[in-house]
Amino acid sequence: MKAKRQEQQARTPLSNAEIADQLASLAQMLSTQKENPFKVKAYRRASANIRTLSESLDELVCDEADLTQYAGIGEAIAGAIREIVLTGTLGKLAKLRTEASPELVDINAYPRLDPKRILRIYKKLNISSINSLRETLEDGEIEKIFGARMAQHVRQGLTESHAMLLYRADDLRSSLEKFLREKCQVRTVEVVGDYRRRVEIIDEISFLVDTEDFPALVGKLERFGGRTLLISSSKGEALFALSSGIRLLIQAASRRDWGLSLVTSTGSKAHMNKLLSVTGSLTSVKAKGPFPSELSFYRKFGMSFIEPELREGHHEVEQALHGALPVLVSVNDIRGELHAHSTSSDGAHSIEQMATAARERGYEYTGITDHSQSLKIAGGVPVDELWKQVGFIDKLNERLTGIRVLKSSEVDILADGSLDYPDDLLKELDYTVCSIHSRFGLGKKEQTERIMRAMDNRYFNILGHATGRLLLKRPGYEIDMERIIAHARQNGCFFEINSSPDRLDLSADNTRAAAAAGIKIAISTDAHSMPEFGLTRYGIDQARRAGLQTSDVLNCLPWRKLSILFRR
DNA sequence: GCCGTTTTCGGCCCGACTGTTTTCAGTCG
Repeated sequence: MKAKRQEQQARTPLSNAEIADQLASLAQMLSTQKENPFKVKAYRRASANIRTLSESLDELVCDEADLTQYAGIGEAIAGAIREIVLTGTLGKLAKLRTEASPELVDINAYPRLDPKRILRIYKKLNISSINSLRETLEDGEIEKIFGARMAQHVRQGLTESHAMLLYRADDLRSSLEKFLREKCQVRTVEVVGDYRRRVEIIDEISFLVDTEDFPALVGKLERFGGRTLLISSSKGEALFALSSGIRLLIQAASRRDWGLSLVTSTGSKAHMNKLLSVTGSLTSVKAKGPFPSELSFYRKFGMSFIEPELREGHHEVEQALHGALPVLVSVNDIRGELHAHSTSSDGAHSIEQMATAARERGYEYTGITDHSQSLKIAGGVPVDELWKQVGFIDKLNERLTGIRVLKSSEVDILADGSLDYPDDLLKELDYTVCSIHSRFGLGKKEQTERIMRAMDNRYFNILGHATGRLLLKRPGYEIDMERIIAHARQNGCFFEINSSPDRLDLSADNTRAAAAAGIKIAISTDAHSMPEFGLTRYGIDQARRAGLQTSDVLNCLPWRKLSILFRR
């Protein structure tokens, strides 16, 4: 072991990212063969898992540690990792590369690209290199010919830094904070930037630290996850490229001006411009210090405290000056759930189990919104079954105490704008969530009018995940949000913020627009199991970014009042 | 290739619909 240690010290240790890249490249190469797709998936999963480790795989290998302790790594992949660390290459990958076409080898430098799709583009556009691919992407040619989804795939595949969903950054934040506290001995650390504002996609995670020895801290961070690339550093600020693909910004701050530093490192650019136009330049602000807390800063300039989620440069600075900031909705204000699935369609738990879980969260009610008949893949509930479910829930409510189960459905909006159940059945439900799950490819005008027609049905209450987007995966279908908001307002329809962290749909901006039109919003989890009620936190984040107060939120109302709003 | 209250093999969700890149693979939850 000692020999290996010495050997390791003689060379530059591999970063977890470099190891993960090799595994991802192998997965990509295997995917072009007639290889078991689950094997491909296993390599991809292992690669992704490795990127989030704070320990150094290189060190672990040299210490002969058991790598199979980590999720997604078994004997075979542990062997591959050992080979990469000890020899610098992966034989299997090298062999596949020598056998592959030059185009494929070229593509293999970008393991996140799907070779099949890229080769299709090559053929159609008569190109054969990544450079040409990049050019056609930038020309907008790929989007024009293959659509927005393909363009997004190529763009993500060619980009070095992978953005990260907020909920995944939550885990990373904890492990980085732990590392900073325990390994770097910082006195204080606080997360700031986009993460603190709860932006749904994170490119850069940043922390404010109070430390005696900043250069030493930088040195230690360079060994986070084996080796972490230092992009730039200056006195009191360092920028790294993390293995997980996003950047890490560390800024040092003094106790004396900790509050001011929190303010400057949290606000968006637009927010800071507006703020400094009120306070004067940063230099002149500093002269008026000290500002040990954010509150001391806001007080000094006659402002009330601006919640981080609001610091986007809308109207929050003016509102803070006039004491007119909204009192933002919070998780504890939620009185019930309006979008949840059960085993009747594609959920993991029974109606009764979901009801119990809702009660344990302190809710007064939960809707059960299983999928409607057309959505076969998700076990859509046939008409006669939903009739039975209506009767079942009535009986269940007689039996249950402390929670009311609402009879509902996530009703598909069919291609022609009709709803997926007959009116005489919809009439029996307490309310409906109506969503699009098919024909995403319709044009903007058709899609908009499809939703508007659906809203003309008097049993339409809440529009589920309005745009159908999946963050970092799929752009939503195209709709004219302005027309839909106007139509919803006219017809007494509502929107939801779907809290599922890869949807967060409505976006904060659309939520803001809908609320400005006086439309109340449901903050819903779309839970498919009991623990998923906990996702409401992410919906609340977006609601707060949109400036929502409890009075803007449907499920902050008791059922008695809510039921009146649902009657049309 | 990984994993295990379905545990050492066999599953890893799945089934109908869509469409021109693709007549089968991609897509929807």
